Amino acid sequence: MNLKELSTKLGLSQTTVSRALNGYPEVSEETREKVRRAAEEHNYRPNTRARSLATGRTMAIGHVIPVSTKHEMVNPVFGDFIAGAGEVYSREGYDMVLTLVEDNNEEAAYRQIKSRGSVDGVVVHGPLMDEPRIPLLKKIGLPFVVHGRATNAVDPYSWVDMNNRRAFERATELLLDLGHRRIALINGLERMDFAFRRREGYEAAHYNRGLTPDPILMCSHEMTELFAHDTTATLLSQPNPPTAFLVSSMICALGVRRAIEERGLIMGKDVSVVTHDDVLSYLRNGGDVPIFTATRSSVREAGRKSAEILLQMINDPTRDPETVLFEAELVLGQSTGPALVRA
Amino acid sequence: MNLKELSTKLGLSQTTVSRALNGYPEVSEETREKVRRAAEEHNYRPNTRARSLATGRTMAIGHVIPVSTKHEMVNPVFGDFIAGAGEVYSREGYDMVLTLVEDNNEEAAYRQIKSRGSVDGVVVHGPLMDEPRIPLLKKIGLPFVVHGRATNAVDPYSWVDMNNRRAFERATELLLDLGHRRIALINGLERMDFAFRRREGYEAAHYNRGLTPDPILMCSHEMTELFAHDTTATLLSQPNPPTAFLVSSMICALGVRRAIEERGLIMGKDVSVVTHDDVLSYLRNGGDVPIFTATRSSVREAGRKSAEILLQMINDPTRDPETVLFEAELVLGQSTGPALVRA
DNA sequence: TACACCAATCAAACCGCTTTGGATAAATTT
DNA sequence: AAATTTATCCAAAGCGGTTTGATTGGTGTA
Repeated sequence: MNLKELSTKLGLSQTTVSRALNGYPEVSEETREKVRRAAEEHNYRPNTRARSLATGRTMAIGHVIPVSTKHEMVNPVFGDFIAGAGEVYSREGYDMVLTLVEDNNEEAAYRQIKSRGSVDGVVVHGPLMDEPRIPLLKKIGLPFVVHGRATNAVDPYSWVDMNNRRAFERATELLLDLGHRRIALINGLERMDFAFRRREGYEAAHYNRGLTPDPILMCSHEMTELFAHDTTATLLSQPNPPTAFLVSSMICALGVRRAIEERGLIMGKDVSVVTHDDVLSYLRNGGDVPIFTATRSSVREAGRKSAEILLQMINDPTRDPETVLFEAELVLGQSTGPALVRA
Repeated sequence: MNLKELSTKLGLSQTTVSRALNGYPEVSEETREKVRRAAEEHNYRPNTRARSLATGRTMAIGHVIPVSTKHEMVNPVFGDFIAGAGEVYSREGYDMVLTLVEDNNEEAAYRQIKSRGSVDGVVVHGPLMDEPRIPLLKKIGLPFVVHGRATNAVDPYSWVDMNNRRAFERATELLLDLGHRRIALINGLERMDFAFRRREGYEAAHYNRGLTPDPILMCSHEMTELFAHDTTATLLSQPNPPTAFLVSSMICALGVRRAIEERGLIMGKDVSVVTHDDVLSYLRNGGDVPIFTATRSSVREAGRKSAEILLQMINDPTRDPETVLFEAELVLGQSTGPALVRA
């Protein structure tokens, strides 16, 4: 059933039917009600493509997922972020279009998105420190909001991020307060902006107390359980092993714990662990009592917020860029305790 | 830059330019090359919406993600499945449209997808045993492929699934061979088809040996680390505890292991664990030596296959429904060992 | 030389919707 | 009574492509 059919069936013009359904005032309430009922009855929905061609608005938001050609990992955080954003989109009648882009031809991909005109705006995932996509999107004039930030970006742009630096500074301070002096950092890839900021926080906490972290203890990689496990195992077998671990994700924390327990050590007693917790739906950090002491910030909430900001920008292009910085909670769990005095 | 502009710039008609770019034979190679170069130079891309309006093909595939209103879990498997499907889509020039649908108004959602005409087909996720979406999609004539199956479906339809029953039957046989007689089943929600089949396999292995599984040991829930942990802890503290666990996901297996170790037991020695492993990119089952003995089947591969089948169906609607059944590998890891003789 | 045929190109219709710019009849002013 | 205004409704022009059905000039054939 399309507009034409519906309107002939009603004995009205397409114009009137269209206006009736879209709430324009120049149609009588009586006709509007009649039209509405007929539309309902025949299950009429305007064709998205035709409408967007006519209006110039696509009512769709693009999410561009960087897929590394080398390590083909999908960020586990992604599902929850999408779920948060999706809540907002479906409430506002937007579709969500996913595009997987290999990291070697991002520029072409974004240009294509713009010129094919299939979305009104995009959410940028996984920003690097030097993020070429930001000036690019600015240049080609596609509204966007970044989940995260790009440290070296110059012009203002919209973003939604967590205060990574502060979170990891606080976490490190906690461990230092507990007497730990050799704290390992199990971090993500440092070209990722968030990982860089986390290291900054970790280092700052040390420097603030006149301490210098041991570079040996700072590890950086794709955040898999396996990497975390293997790295932890290696570090623990060294002559002067760390007494605490600061970890960038729950998945990694599981790997750290596994390595700790394999060595017959007890987490929270022999070795302390603090992790960041994105509050993923399938990986809750324990029940009432958290398993891991953690810096906590919901990525789903970040998804919601990003979507809201982007839609606002699309509805009012004159708006200035908006930014949202979430502060992470620091929750105490069972994985931390005072540093043992070495025998 | 649109077709009109490009064609006037070239001094050709829109027809010729369009045909040149789309590889139609009735245009000279010379002109075609000229057009191609101009298009390249001006970074021309046909507008998706206009094209799809004209052709009737949208070049987009919908993925409808069921979001439970009660428990708002996002299936962690989803990211990898999407990544697999996305590979195929981007190779074939398709977009991927995500729609989150609350489980209470699915029918309306699918009807809307059809009548809005924004996708050429859909992938159905998370089929239940009685899956109303299958007859619905058939009725409204939207091509689809199901990731998984629906036991009670009557008409043929396309699906890509893993042999859940066989996998869990084999896993159970392995544990029985090792002498285990009290095997706990940590399963997903049993209205989900895959969970039902897995239980069937588990039970069949018992029955085939004249054994009857203890209903107390069969647990079913959303597959979170926490549920698995708590359930395992409870089971282990009972008078006649299980000596082995058959688990439906890696995430759950991590919870099971945690509970085992909290009790001071050693996995693979005191208690055996077999899990299903979806080969998620961020949660590999160990390196060369698997941590968990596992039934293994890549969900990313399932994503690829589903996408391929769906595109075939779209390209040739007369095709009969196609089905793909992956057999899971059974890999031996460190989490299984012979049942200890009870003192 | 006349005819058919082919290769290359184009004008115009169409996809399904929105929106501009009337048209008409009734209601209100002057 | 004529002139405006108002309330409804409509025809037609896009939006940016694809596709149908000519049109043209050049070749080959009888």
